[in-house]
Amino acid sequence: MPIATSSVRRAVSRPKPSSAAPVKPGVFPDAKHDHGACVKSALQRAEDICTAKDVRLTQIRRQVFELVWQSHNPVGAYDVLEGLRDGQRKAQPPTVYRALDFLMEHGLIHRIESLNAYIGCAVPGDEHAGQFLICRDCGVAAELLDKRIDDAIGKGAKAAGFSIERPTVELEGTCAHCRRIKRGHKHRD
Amino acid sequence: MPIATSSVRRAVSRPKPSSAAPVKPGVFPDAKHDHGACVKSALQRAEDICTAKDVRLTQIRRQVFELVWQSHNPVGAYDVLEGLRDGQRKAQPPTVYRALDFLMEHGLIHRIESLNAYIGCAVPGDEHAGQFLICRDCGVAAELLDKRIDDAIGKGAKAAGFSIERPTVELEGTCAHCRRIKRGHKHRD
DNA sequence: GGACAAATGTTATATTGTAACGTCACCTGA
DNA sequence: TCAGGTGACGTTACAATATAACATTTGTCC
Ligand SMILES: [Zn+2]
Ligand SMILES: [Zn+2]
Ligand SMILES: [Zn+2]
Ligand SMILES: [Zn+2]
Repeated sequence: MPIATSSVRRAVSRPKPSSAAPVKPGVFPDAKHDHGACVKSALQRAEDICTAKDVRLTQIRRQVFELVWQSHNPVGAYDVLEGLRDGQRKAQPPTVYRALDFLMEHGLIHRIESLNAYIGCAVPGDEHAGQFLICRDCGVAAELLDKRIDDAIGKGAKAAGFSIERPTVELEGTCAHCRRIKRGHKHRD
Repeated sequence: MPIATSSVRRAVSRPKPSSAAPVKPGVFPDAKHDHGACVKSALQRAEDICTAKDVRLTQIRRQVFELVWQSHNPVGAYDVLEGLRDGQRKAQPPTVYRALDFLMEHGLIHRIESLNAYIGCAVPGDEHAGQFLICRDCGVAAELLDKRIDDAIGKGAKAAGFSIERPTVELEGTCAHCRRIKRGHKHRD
């Protein structure tokens, strides 16, 4: 069999060196974006960050990281556990929770409190607590870094004499894509 | 035998202003405020609202409501369950969760996602999702209704084409009172 | 290699939340 | 008056999420 895959142009070659930023904050990922590129880029950044901080992205931690990044939907700890078990290991809950704790501690993933679930950080390496837009139809979550929101929250807290240390902003609703679909069903496009 | 035992239903009257408002949104309750007044006023408003909406604030629901209002700290469902059991009953989890669901559905309490806990609403009777300031030292939570925050969040979501249906804003940190105490310990007042 | 700490394994259990079905009281309409 | 429906609650069992405690392995430094 010829190696040539006829109509595929350059598709077999590497999808551009990691510099491409496939996931941007504040943007809902397109339904058919190159998610492999998301994962690859996220992994590269995670490795860089761990190297810079001189902490170890071990095999398990990397696997958990990849499982969290398996989609743009927040994923539960026990789903991650399932994923780990699909491999050779027979992991237990503490294994997963320890890896998740490590990844959160170093800003590589976030926890979505309203879902008891975890999602890859779109902007790792910088101390922040994003705001999350979570679509109740497709389940996708997009991370915002909106200065206006941070400012407004900061002012509100200050007025009450309150000092914020860990903000949680999770906005459940519907993304533009899912609303288009629903409208389509109602009046035929 | 009387057929109608003074039905609670069908009593459509307007929610009375019920005056005294011991808990205000945006304010951390003082350490030694008259909390009995908080509870009394909250209960009165709850009753007015249920009457106006023609739904029943049954014995159990009222008890759960009072247990949630036992302090200004969010309280877990199983703590409420304990409280119910201290009485005569031997309640089970579904009893508590049903009551909590009812109270949330009618805007009388809120759920704090980041704590898996529940707290009385400071401004019931009007559709809203407050913002919560939660002190990690004393555990007290204060509800804000900050229009600037709502606006900023609305704009951020709109820019992403996202339609918010259920916002969650929970700000963990330290209240002014607890910070004063801590400063006092450091440099002797 | 020996000492030490970090990472992981392992077992058991805690905490939070639901499904499913039964009972009972009350209302409604024939 | 009573059949049938509905809403609230009781009861049992279980699902889903998370952690405590201790044993063992792995990596690192000297
Ligand atoms: Zn992607
Ligand atoms: Zn982030
Ligand atoms: Zn009070
Ligand atoms: Zn409220």
